[in-house]
Amino acid sequence: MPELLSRRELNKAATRQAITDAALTLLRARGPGNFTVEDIAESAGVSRRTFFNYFSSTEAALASMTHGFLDNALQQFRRRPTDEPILESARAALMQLADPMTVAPLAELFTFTQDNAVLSRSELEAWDHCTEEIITAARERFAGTPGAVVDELYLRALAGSVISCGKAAMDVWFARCGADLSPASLAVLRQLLIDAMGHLGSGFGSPVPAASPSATSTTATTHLNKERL
Amino acid sequence: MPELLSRRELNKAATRQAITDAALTLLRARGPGNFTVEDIAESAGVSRRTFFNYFSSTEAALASMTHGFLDNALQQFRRRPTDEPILESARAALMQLADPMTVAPLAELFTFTQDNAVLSRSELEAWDHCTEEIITAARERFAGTPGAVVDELYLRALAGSVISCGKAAMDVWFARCGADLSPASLAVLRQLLIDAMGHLGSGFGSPVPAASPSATSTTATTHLNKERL
DNA sequence: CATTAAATTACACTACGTGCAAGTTTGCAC
DNA sequence: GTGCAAACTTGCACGTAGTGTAATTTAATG
Repeated sequence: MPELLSRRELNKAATRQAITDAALTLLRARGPGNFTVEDIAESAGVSRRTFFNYFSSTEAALASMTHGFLDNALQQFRRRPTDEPILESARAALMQLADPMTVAPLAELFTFTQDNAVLSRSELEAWDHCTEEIITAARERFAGTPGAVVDELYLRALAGSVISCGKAAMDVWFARCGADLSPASLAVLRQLLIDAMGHLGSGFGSPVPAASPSATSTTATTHLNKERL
Repeated sequence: MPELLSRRELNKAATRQAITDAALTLLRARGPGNFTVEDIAESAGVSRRTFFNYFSSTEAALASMTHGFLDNALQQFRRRPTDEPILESARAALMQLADPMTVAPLAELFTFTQDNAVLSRSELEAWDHCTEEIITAARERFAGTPGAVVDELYLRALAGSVISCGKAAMDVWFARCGADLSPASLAVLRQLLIDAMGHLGSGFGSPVPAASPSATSTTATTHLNKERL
């Protein structure tokens, strides 16, 4: 009975999971900054030292969720057809994120990140890490078409902007809907992502998104105009 | 003889300066991570405790330079005419950064930031902080025209993208020219900033920038195509 | 079962960041 | 100047973060 994962790997995965679970539980119970690495380790049933064998800090443990979230987006991007306009690929990839299972952990993290400097710092790092990976993915994509010379500036400016738009959409969404994961709320997020990418695709010509076939766009945007962030 | 700054404020400014100077000197001498807060304090002639009265960490002390750099850009943005297209204002503001005095400290920091996780982390924070301030500035700008409703998504997506483009230009510039501050090198940076904003303004339609009146654009971009970052 | 490699653990040590209670300097009024 | 109050600096102590190391436990292999 040759299992796919050895017992070693299973144990490691379990330990890792136990640590992140414990961290999240403590975050929920006591709020950010009100618990130590030792608390997490004890709660996870491992030693303090073992914690550091898995994560370099409390924030890193929590940010692993954001990484999972963003890795998902990256995966979506990579499996888009190569001949598709790159902005459309990005849009499609971001769209997959407006999924209950996917955003749930991130939405909860947002609740605590809002008023905590240390946490938002590692969130920033996660988004930046994702940007670098998108740059790599996009570079490979363009390199695929033979003879084409890849413009690093174009790549980096594009990837950074796409991520910024995704981030902007999530920020506005969270300010608007909080951690609400209802279908209606997710529809808002989806529309925000579409609108943000629309702005990007049209060169931010006007605050009012260009007339699109979908009537929902204008409506959703109008609602959000009243928002204070 | 009523001085503009009281002795107290002068002393504080001097202490602050002494600390950042000491930090930079040590960074140059020993490289990132190879000196402690105590080293900086001693070198600046203050106590360890006083250091923490000014900065919350070594990185914060070094990042104060980046903050100065970005605050400069923000100032430039704010003093642009209100009726100017916002992307043009952003372009003009970024352009001011390609100035020897202004980029010098940042360029040097880049040298160390490249291969150091802790440093780049606080750099990220500085850029993010600047993004938030641009959002505020842009919001006030739009709120100036009465009756206009401000679209938070547009604001945040735009500000984030502009900053990303500025960052992309600086990254490529540094990869291309290192810490070179010669007129030729700065001209490259200026052109990169223009090109990046050009990509943004045209919705990233094509890796090759739209035909522009300036012939330099295409040339500079072509050179950079060979770049590996 | 024995051997080997990997993972966990305890321990020690340096450095970080902060609260607190001194001491010192500056500003201001008299 | 003298005195006083507020601001700034300093030393000390304390808890926590993160890392090196060596010993111990656990899993895989033959």
